[in-house]
Amino acid sequence: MNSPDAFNALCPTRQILDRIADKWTVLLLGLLAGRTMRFNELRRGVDGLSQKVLSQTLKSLERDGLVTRAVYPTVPVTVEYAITDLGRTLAATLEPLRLWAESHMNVIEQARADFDRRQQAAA
Amino acid sequence: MNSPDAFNALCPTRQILDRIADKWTVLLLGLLAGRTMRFNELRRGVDGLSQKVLSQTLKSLERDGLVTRAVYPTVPVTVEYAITDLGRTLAATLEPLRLWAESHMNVIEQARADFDRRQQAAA
DNA sequence: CCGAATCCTCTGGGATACTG
DNA sequence: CAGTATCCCAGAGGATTCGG
Repeated sequence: MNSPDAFNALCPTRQILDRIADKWTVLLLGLLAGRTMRFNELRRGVDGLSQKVLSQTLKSLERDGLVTRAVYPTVPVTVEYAITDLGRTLAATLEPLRLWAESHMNVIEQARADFDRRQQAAA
Repeated sequence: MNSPDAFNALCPTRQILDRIADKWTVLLLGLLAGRTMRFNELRRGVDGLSQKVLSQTLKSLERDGLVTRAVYPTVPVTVEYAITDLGRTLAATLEPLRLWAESHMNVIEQARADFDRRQQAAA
């Protein structure tokens, strides 16, 4: 068996990287790392995430063994999503990413402003 | 000033997260963290990355202050991309993500097979 | 060699409506 | 409440061509 290599387009790792390097995955696993949550709870927790995409993303996460889906036959039905042990290891890897974005927001915006000004000056 | 919050769609952090949580960013910064590289060198280094998308991604990375672009007036022209100090901090954050994908490839594929088999059984 | 520009395709994802 | 189904469109991105 050849070693996993994300730089190779044909390696399954590439596909996995594409899935997990996704803003919705980062945010959803960030929430679920805290506690088990219901569908609409997650929807409200992640602003701008449509119901369709939430549904798709959760199904992918469940398929990959990162979250579990539990249905309780109440009326109306209750569905709870919980993070798995595997998902928790990924969440731990993704959290620094969100924190980096939040802590470097100002630096990035400054860099963008500088870049745009230089472009403007060149034109 | 209100605190950065990636869960809020209107926060600039959201946009930044969207840009950095990207497979091409992960792979390109992973390469550039090792050494300065030229355009076609990067193109060859990341399999499946088209010239157009590479060009776009590099421009974004440069605008965000994560890489620098140096042009040398040789014939033909030489263009070198180097990671910045800021980019290096991000690369350090992204590397675990690529490693996670590579080291959990088998577990994920197993989970997917199990899931698909359960779906099949239910149908 | 390093791109910019053009064209064209395809699909991610929004809006809406309907079920169990 | 928690989805699935349908329609629809903007925009991502591949292929190709051209320029510095």
